[in-house]
Amino acid sequence: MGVVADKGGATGGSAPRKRADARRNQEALLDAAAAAFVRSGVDVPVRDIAAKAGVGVGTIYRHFPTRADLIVAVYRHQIEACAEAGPTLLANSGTPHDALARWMNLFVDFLVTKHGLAEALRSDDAAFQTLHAHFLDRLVPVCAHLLDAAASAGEIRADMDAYELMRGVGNLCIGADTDPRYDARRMVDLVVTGLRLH
Amino acid sequence: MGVVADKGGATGGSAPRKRADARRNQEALLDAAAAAFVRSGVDVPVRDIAAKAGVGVGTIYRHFPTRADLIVAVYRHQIEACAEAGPTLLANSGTPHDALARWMNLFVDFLVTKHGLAEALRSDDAAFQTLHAHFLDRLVPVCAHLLDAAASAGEIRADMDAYELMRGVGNLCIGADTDPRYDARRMVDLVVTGLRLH
DNA sequence: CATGATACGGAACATCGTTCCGTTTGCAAG
DNA sequence: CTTGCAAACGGAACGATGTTCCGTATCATG
Repeated sequence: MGVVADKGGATGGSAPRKRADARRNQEALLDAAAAAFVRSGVDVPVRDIAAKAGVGVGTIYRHFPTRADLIVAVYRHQIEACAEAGPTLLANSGTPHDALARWMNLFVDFLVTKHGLAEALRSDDAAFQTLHAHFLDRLVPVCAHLLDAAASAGEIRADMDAYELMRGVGNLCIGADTDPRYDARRMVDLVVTGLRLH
Repeated sequence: MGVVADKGGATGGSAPRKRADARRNQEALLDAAAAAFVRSGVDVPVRDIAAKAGVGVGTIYRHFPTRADLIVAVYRHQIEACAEAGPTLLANSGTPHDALARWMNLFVDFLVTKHGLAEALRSDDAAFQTLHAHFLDRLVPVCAHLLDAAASAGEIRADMDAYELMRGVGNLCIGADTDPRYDARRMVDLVVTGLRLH
């Protein structure tokens, strides 16, 4: 017999289940934010999101204390997908270096299709520490794994730090969606090529 | 006999010489801005600069209609020095590729020692178009020259666009002064290495 | 249904860029 | 030196945006 309406949930009782209207508003906010991000980038004014979701600005801050929390919530699924693609590519590619190059392409595509996300990622604004941290926690280990595999295969130098590489690639993606003369993919390819041993 | 107080100057008479207080204030503003940029980065509030220079905010906007104009004025000398270093390095280095690598180091050092300058450079804010344009006008040709020399020597691939390279390197410098785990020079080296023919 | 906790909304505050205009000041002609 | 005026000044005022706060409305429970 399943517990039909357990107040605490199954994971330890520390979350006393929110009120129905609270969940509804959170849902509406995520939808509105996702739409607004596509339309106007992740820097879209808080008021716009609130209006689109039909709530007050206070409600946004209650559910998502910082803008970063909102961004993380909106893109969590896609970040997850990118992380999971790492091992898959490693198994299905000809060489580890090839897998690394493909995975970088995925990562770059994710970043450049979200206006301003790369900027926000590297902002030194304290409010974005959460966003930065989440990206790193989830993706740096995947990148490190790919680097290790390629290094073990003798394809690339062994002294490349995964964090530094991710950070650099993230930087290369900044503004890539607004300048037709600039292609972040080419620059990232250059970096990945530069890793090779000669 | 020299013209002691020529109103128009020697360059065609189009500049009717400013008033003394105007020149004094412009000087004070440049000094105050330079100091403020070092202390708080190029995003320092306009009011702070005005206060430090002992003038009103209106005076800043009269002398420098956009923030970019002020930044350009403050850093003009250093930009010029960087541009002139290109041919010098080419003449004094072992190989053109070596000259390119050294020049990139100069450029990176210039950018990372100015907090936030790299960000400002690539901002899509219309007010920074001037800054962007000045950098490009002055430095892209130098970079192109170095690339040509290295390509002609058969050291690097010939299809690298100077603008795209500068843009990418500029991006790599963003935030390099605030993160001890990230070294823009290493990433730029990787890019320059990636240019080599194998 | 009564009641207390929870969540809501938006006014209010703070910060910053930018504009505008009444006032001051340098400069040169008389 | 005096005077007139164009140039320059300063800072109040405005608009946009992030953030906080609290009186009010709503939900869930006994």
